[in-house]
Amino acid sequence: MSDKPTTIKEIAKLLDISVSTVSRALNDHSSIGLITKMRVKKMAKELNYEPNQRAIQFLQGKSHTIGVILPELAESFFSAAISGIEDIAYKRNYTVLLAQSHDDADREKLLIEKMKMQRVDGLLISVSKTTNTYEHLEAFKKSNIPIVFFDRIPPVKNIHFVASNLESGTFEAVNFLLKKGHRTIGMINGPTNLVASTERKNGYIKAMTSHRLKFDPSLMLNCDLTEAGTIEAMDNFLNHKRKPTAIVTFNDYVALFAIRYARSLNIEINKDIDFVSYANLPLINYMDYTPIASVEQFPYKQGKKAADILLDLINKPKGDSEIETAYYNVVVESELIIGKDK
Amino acid sequence: MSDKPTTIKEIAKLLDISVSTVSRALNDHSSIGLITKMRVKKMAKELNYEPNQRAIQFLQGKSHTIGVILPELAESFFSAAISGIEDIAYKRNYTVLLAQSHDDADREKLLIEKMKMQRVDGLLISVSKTTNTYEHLEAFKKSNIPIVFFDRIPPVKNIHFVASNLESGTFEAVNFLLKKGHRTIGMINGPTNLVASTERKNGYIKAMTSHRLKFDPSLMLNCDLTEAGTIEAMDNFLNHKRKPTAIVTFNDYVALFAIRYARSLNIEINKDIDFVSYANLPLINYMDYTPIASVEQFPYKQGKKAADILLDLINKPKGDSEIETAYYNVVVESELIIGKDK
DNA sequence: TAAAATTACACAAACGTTTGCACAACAATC
DNA sequence: GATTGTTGTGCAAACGTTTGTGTAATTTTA
Repeated sequence: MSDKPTTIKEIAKLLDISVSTVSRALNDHSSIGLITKMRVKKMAKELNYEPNQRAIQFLQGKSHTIGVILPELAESFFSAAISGIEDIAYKRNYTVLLAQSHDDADREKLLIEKMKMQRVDGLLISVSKTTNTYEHLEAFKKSNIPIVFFDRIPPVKNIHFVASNLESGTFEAVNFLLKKGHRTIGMINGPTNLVASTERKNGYIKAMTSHRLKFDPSLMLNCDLTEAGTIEAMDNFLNHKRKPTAIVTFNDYVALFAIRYARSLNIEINKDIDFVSYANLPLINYMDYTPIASVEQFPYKQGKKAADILLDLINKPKGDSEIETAYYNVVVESELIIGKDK
Repeated sequence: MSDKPTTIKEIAKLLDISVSTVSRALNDHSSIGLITKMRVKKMAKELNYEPNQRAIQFLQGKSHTIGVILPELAESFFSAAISGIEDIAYKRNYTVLLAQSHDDADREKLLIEKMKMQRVDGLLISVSKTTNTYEHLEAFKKSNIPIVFFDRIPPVKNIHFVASNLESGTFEAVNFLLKKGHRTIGMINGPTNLVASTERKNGYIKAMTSHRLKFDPSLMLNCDLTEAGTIEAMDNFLNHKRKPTAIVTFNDYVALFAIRYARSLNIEINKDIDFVSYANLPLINYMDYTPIASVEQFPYKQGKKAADILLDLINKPKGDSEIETAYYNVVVESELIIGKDK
């Protein structure tokens, strides 16, 4: 039946002592007598007293809350990430305010505004695909609230970020194929305007040149990542004068499309052609025809790392100008996972 | 360089007017002159003033925040749900405080406690598998904060909840198979202690009896949902005197295991045996050998619905005792999705 | 032209909690 | 027995904002 939550005042009045004494008693302050402490705590328990965090946060000017803005919560990469973020926040006694931008720059801007008004102690964000102005982010920085970028990093100087190194992952992947004896390795890459495509390309080239092989641009196709686009790329490869014996695909969806199409042409997967992909999808391991290896980006781990950095920034000793000007640029190495029994 | 955010006080001092005037001016109160309003708003903009929501929430005793506790954020069912929840919260101008229990009853209890201290205006929760005491939930109810249960509903009276009707979905699924001519339909069900297993069973039986067929208990196997358990169940079916021509599986993972095993025995999927499953996994549509139909539970829609109900409860007119005693028990109908080109 | 109504603002309390400071009571020290 | 030290408690300010009430100055009404 208790309508309003119990306050410290009520306890004070009932025990006929001052609120400050009650406050100190509950916080085990040394200057409060043992008897009083006991009395206060007993009464607090009886009345189901629970400190009003909003009041405390307001008073202390700290919300003990981090804001998290992600493009799409239903995407497995981001849901794994938020899981990691929440785990760290929980561990370090912070609270998570969550929002999704749906890859809409306007909504994102609004959300950032809201987070600021909510006085979050820090912000963790993976910017939307459509974001192309960055003033609101700069404004956020000016407000002295730490901000850590995650996975999708805006092209801005002097920021903290956590991202995966797709270049090294791709390098490993192509290297793996080269060591297996492949010499003609095709890549179905993404659109050229994505940083992710460039990183994959660079990793590919590095691996080839490290084996003293020349980079053949005709073996790297840019694809819109749709099924139709994938089939087109596959046709291109299959009719190529240098028909690839192995193919690296931009992501698991592309791998699926490619494998499905190849099978329809009676090509034996991982025999006629080896496939390697990037692990975006948790299910892929359960499937019949899967890539022989996969570049894992560890979104859960990345989320944890980003949250840890953000909380470190929040709790860093103030006024240390040396630290103030240092930026975390953490690259989580991606790793080539070679399928079991393959 | 602005260290602390601008306050209403500073604006007041700079303009040499009172804080109340500033507050009213910013809120377009009628009793403030036009000139003053303009001056205040201009100054507010110049100083990048943003109202301190924490202060307002504290003052008004409302946090405009809903707490969401889910077992596992990385699970696609829940990540789809949280996406729906966030969308509704955003639309209705609420903020989402997110936490995951990892199916740990103790952690869940602690999180509920925290949510209460954070003074969330309402709580949306899918209880953990290990939760078996419900006093903390009752305590939450007593605090007059509305609470809506989602998907995993505790066995408690007088609660609001949103869940999917697996019975009707299963009924539809089995009915679909019956209409296709199947008469021997096997079911790989889950453990008997799950409500979800019972619902599936009931739907199965209903469909059979509605076709004047007797329920054969030997065609319904309980399985621990692992790959080994699934294979065991499949062996059982394949050696059964009434070998099923169609099989309903508890979830997509079980379907995958079963289909993979069947294929290894050169059984033609959806020809020798038709499979029907439940849509937990987004990827299933992209696969080669998939169930011919799937019971969709619409987690995104369910999340939206649950959030809408919670916000309705939060904003319902007070003191209306008739409404106070009414409980939302919303069952979102699951739906049989029949695979394309099948 | 005096009374009434309107306009435009200021004052102060309130929300729940923490915390610096003051101060009383008592014990210990010289 | 005066001084210092210790222990336990209360007072009041502060955080940023909203809002009820008070009150001048101005305008309208009779």
